[in-house]
Amino acid sequence: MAQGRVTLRDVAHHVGVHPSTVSRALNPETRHMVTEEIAAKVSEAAQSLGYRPNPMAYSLKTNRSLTVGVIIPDLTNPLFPPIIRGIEDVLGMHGYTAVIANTDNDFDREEIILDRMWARRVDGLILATARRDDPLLAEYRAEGVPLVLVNRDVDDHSIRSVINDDAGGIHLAVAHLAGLGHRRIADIAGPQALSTGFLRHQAYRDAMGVEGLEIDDRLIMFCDAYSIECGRRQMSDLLASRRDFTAALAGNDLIALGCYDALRDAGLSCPQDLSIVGFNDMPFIDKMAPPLTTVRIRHYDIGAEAARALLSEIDNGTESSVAQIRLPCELIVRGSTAPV
Amino acid sequence: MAQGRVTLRDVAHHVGVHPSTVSRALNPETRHMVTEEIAAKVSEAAQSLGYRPNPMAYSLKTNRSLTVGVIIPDLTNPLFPPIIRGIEDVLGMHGYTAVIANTDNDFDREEIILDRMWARRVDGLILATARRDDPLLAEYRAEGVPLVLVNRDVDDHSIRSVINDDAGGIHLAVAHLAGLGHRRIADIAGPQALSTGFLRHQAYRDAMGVEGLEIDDRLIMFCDAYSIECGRRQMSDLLASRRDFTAALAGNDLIALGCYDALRDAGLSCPQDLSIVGFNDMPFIDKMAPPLTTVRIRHYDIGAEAARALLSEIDNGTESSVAQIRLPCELIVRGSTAPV
DNA sequence: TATAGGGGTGCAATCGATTGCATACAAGGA
DNA sequence: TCCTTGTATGCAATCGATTGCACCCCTATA
Repeated sequence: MAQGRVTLRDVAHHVGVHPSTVSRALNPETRHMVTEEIAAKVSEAAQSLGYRPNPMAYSLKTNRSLTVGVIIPDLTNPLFPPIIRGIEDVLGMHGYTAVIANTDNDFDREEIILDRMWARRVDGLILATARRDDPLLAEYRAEGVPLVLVNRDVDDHSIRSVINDDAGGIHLAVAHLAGLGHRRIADIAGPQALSTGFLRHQAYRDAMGVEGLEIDDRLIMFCDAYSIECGRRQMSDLLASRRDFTAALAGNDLIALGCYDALRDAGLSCPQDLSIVGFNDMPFIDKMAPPLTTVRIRHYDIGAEAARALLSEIDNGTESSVAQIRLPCELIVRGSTAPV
Repeated sequence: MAQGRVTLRDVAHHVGVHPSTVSRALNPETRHMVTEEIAAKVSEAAQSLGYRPNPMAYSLKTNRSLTVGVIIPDLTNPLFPPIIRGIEDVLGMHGYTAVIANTDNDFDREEIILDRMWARRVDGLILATARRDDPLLAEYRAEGVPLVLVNRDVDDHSIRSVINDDAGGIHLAVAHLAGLGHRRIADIAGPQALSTGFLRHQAYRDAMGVEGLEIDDRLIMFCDAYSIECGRRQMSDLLASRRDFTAALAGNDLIALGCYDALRDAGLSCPQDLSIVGFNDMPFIDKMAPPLTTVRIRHYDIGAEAARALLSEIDNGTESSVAQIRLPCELIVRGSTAPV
């Protein structure tokens, strides 16, 4: 491990050349400037002395921290760890490190965190917290900060993003329910200020039309957070209204779990009394009672793609083609849906 | 946000003093060296210009990166996110940042990661991956690297650690089962190379004695990883052996989930045919079928305590009293245990 | 009034790397 | 043989902060 703080100068002394020569020999980009023989000697000495470049010195000089900020709502939401692993793996392969921060869905906190990240001189940011209209991000974007959104998008697509095919996923879900004979399908939608909540809800309306099913606005409930509590409350309210419906689409898996709770509270059971479909296929959701039918997203891949997109923005500048990468979803049928 | 790269010199120019004076005025430790009047002017100028100290320059000069490495087996294991939040919150309050890495329980990978972390000049390390006997850590320890273990410990207690009262938790669990009338209790133990696996298993033996129950070695199975698959395999083997038992202690919640699977495979059900107790009370485990009776640990607190311990080691040097902090556990009774 | 003491600032070196420019040396052409 | 061309290396400035030391000036004391 050699904690010994060996510097370029030490290596240079050891080989008998100037530090700058060592620097050049060790950098693949400039290695050709140096005699093959010396380069070899330098490499060997660096190796044997256990030389490790000082990242601070490097960063100070080059103005690149090789660090990326990753901002998410909450790490304890099982949706995010796989995304983060995707991000970290790709970043790591390119010598970058991720620094993670949680906003707990608090805008003020988010502003502070963004500020702190930028003060830390991160080379770019990956955000999973974007709202559909996010002036704060627009500001950063305007400053030319490399920025990539993951899982969510902004309405004007002004920022590069890697998202799921939310609409496609919802169409699969509605088609599945329709195929089981459900005609009155409720939507316990997610927050409409977030692209995921909005797009999925719109897709619900579309898909109902496609399947030739009637949309009853009284079967549409909006959660103001992606949480079990919100799902439970909205579903409870809906049940209390005694509307007639046999299936429900939940804004995501947590909301679906809230629906489970509400059903249990009401003495009903899933899928006998109500079929429920979630979204995300978060880890362990297949172990719940009943195992949730849900739309699987590629957690790891959207993270990995986001990291790749960010790296390309860091390398090629923020001017490069603003693009949205959309990954396909897949319907995973489990025990929470049944024929009507 | 002011991305403008304002430096100390800029502030100095603006106020009309020397950069070193600005440095002193802005540092609370040295602020008294400066006239109150100038200090005020400097603060104001720094504020209005949007000055943000360059952390690389600071680190390069002071040799402190204000960065801490956190090494865990796998972020997607729900046990860790709450621990990490505890770590990050405490570190953040003290101006430190956590850098997280996953080993996937691969020793070689762990060695590489440790090496890379150290090359990154982290000021200290928090590890959740320690084995009972870990020569690698001993090396780091010997080099004087500030090091704190979280959740796990090493046998010789040579490294500061923050762990749960594993033994206490197991005693609660066994007493609970005994209270329900169970006399033949199996132990699907975790890896014995880890302190958690070892201590819990030893505690199982102790507790059985305390409760006056006979220990049947044929009811003891060892998993070589804390995973659903291992739990499933060991429980399947145990069931296949047709031994007589009415309850099982699982090494942790994941192993317990594996036991669920094995039971289902065998056409048996929990808790009717077998009571199961887990360990950790990981997030969402209360939503499983059946909700798992388990030992709750203070995820967030052990993380927070570990961070505090590390900070104190960083500040006061690694020589300070080597201590083990042990946090109490609590038994959470749910639906996976029933009277015999 | 001279001098010691001390508080407030400025100066300059330093942390460890990168990099434009200068230089030295070798080879090749006239 | 001399000059050009080019290549390999050294020199020194630089990134932005911190900090020991020197200095100056003001006040208190003899």
